[in-house]
Amino acid sequence: MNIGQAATASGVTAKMIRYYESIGLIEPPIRTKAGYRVYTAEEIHELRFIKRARTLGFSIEEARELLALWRDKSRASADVKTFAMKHVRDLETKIGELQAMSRTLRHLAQTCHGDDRPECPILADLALPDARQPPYEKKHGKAKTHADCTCDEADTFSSRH
Amino acid sequence: MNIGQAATASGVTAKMIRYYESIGLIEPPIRTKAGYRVYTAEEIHELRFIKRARTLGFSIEEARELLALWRDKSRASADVKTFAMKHVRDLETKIGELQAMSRTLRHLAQTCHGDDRPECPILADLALPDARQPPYEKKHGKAKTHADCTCDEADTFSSRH
DNA sequence: CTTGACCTTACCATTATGGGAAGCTCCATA
DNA sequence: TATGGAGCTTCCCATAATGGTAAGGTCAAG
Repeated sequence: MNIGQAATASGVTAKMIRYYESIGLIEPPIRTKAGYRVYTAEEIHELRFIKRARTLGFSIEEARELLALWRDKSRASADVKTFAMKHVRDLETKIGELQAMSRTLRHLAQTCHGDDRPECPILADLALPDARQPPYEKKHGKAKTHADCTCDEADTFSSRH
Repeated sequence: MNIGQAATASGVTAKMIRYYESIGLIEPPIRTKAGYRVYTAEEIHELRFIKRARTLGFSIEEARELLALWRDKSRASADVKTFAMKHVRDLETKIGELQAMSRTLRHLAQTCHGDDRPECPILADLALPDARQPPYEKKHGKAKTHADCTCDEADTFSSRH
């Protein structure tokens, strides 16, 4: 199988197959005298494995570890499970973050008239002097006092539902 | 305010402030004779606006558009709302994708014994010959017949957990 | 004056992927 | 057989947003 066929058979583009080879995620396949890469069924299988891992949100490095576990016929399923659950937690953390963003924006949008007047709580929130934003730690109090922002009011619309 | 102070005051790193300037997201501030950037309260405010937009998941380009709307005192709040809701939809699409991944993995992990035996439905699934994966369309059926994958067994561990 | 914190620019790295150019190969068909 | 086009090769560039580092200038305090 040429790289093009391998690509359609695995769902990984030819570009990516070459890339995976270049970073050592897969072994360099044999070549024809002309230099064409030739893939075995085994290798296609491996590519499909990688594709599936990527589809499930594993990074390439994580896919590398999964491949290693897959190849190691004596791995303990516990190791795989632990690895998978770690990833699930990562995914859920990310989901939580996105949901927080979505929720906040939805709230703001809800209070926005959405007509042709310029007043807009969404922009107003974005322009808020601060509050609810990650606490920016001041390092060693060097900051000239003239620096304090004269902003005051703050969380006019603050997102805590 | 020097860039360092601007950074702590806005929550945007000095590195990023310079970057935003380089891509024209913010205007170049005035400089001291020594070449140090000096920021006004106005500019800090703008940086905070950007920071907040980024925190809500807007891309830099989106932040640019939001800034434009913010500066345009005659914008219609409807425009802002539309923009925000579009972003909410994007966020929710992403959330849905992540949830699908998480769900799938959770299921697999559930059926995995997680002991020291090697049998693992998670790896078995990753190694599945295909199914439920995005249908890879074959382009113009050029594929040499010798190309058909002789893969058969494939799922040595398939889900018969 | 020295020292240390801070500033400047410039360059490199990251993650995963796509795009394109220049040039060779393979094969079917005219 | 010659040709054309699809497909292969390598190499380089770009993306998004950020971090890191190096080499060197500056500012303020001791």
